[in-house]
Amino acid sequence: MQESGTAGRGRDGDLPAIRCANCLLRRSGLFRPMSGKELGAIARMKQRHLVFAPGDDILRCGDCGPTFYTLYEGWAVRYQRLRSGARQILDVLLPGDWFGLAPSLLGRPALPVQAVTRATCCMLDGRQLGRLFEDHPRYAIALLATQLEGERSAHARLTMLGRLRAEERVGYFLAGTLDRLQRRGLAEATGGPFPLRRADIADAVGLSKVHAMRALQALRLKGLAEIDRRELRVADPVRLAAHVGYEPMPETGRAIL
Amino acid sequence: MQESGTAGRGRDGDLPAIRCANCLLRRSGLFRPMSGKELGAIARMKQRHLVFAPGDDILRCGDCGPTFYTLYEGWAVRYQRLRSGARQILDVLLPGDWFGLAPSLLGRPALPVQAVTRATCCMLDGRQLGRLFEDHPRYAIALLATQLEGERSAHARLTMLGRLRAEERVGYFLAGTLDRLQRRGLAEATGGPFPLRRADIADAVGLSKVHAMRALQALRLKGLAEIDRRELRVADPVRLAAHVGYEPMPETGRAIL
DNA sequence: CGTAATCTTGACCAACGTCAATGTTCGTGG
DNA sequence: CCACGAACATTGACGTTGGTCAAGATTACG
Repeated sequence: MQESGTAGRGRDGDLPAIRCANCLLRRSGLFRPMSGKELGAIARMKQRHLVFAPGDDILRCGDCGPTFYTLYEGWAVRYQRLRSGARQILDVLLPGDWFGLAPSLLGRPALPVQAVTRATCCMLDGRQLGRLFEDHPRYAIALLATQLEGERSAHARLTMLGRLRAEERVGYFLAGTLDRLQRRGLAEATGGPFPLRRADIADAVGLSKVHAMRALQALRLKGLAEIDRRELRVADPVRLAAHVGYEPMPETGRAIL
Repeated sequence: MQESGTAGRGRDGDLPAIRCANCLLRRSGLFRPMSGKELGAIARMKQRHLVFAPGDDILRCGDCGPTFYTLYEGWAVRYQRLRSGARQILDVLLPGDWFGLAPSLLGRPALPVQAVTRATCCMLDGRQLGRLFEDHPRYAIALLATQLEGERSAHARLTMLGRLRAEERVGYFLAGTLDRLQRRGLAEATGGPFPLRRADIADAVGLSKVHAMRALQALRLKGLAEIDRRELRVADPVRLAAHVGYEPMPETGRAIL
């Protein structure tokens, strides 16, 4: 298998087995419905289906090819690394999230993305985006709306980092992530799989690992949230939300790519 | 002058004097060029031109009318307030920035926006957005690209809040803001007008007012940056950028609305 | 079963927030 | 033009939060 330049790490998955026509994400009903024509256009953009092991780079810092991605299975994180070596996790990507559009649309390097669990994703041809939007303006609007929703939640995280203390930050992050998991059918209201490490949590909420631990323990002692062996448990989500000031954002059917 | 519900605070400006056709922003050449037809469509969307005094709410928390705005003159801040009363400034809005799209596109309340200086802005009819994008898909793509750029800089601010210390945060914020001012022809490389108060800076970088002051003083003592009577001066922007780890993002012609 | 990664905890130190007092700027009315 | 008051800026002292270092326990994995 020959890699073409910067993009395309990850082994090829069983492409024939995962066609857009029977994409489980699309058929789940959790995302914006797609017309037949739209589906056809997307199917023509799909180039490969890639498989990544935990810890693999899905997108490397500076990757700038004319492709972008949709996460199909597994968890990933988008992050940024500083000169000092410190890392800030910008968001947790779940199945259905797309990323790496900046190179295609802006000719600008994308931020790195790393697989947390085993993950697979669709690799799509960014050069066809212009055509897609011209043929399906509704799709463009839906993507813009989804992107706007993304901005809103980035703003919520900004507020969390700027104005909450350690315990609230961690609780907020857990509550928000659990909410997203639940909405995508990946968790119950009171808990679900949680493959992030302590260091990942710390890098997401802007704390040192040790202090994030202390916050986590405080939440555990209060019976608000607990992570044990890659499982998150939140006995009373409402109480947790109240404790840390989390309020769920109504989410419309995300546009999927 | 009768206000219609939630939107439309601010007095009406001289509407006849500021038509889209001779909009100074558009004609400055600093933004994405617009075709005649696009311009016509925008002109038809423009409902009013509003004037705000310093401190006025341009958009109130929860406003949800089918209108959105383009800042035409002056500075504004978009922010979020917590239960505790604390405020986080999410971004500084400069002439040419648009905001308040969420209600129109998502039917979701927008985040509040407040004028910092005297400010004027265009009030546009969000119900015509669908039509605009269908007639001008290129425009939709450009907006999506601009929005993507906005996400990128939100991510940069996220990293700043999560992983930099006080002095770096303030320096980063000043460097980034000066850069934006300069790109819009509102400042020189070594300084320009800076109407934000100390408390605003603190709320933007996630520090207490007192501690933000200390950071500011540290920068001043090192000869890196100084704010005096609403004027920012940065003797050596390159040195400041190096000191705080700021790197300017290449910006393509922003789409304007 | 052994090794490496991760988790957990304690002790200590630096960064940041709070309180409070004083100086300065800015707008207003005389 | 000056006087006045209110908002804003500045600084010091001190308490709290969070970071760093380091050691030991637990888990994951070959």
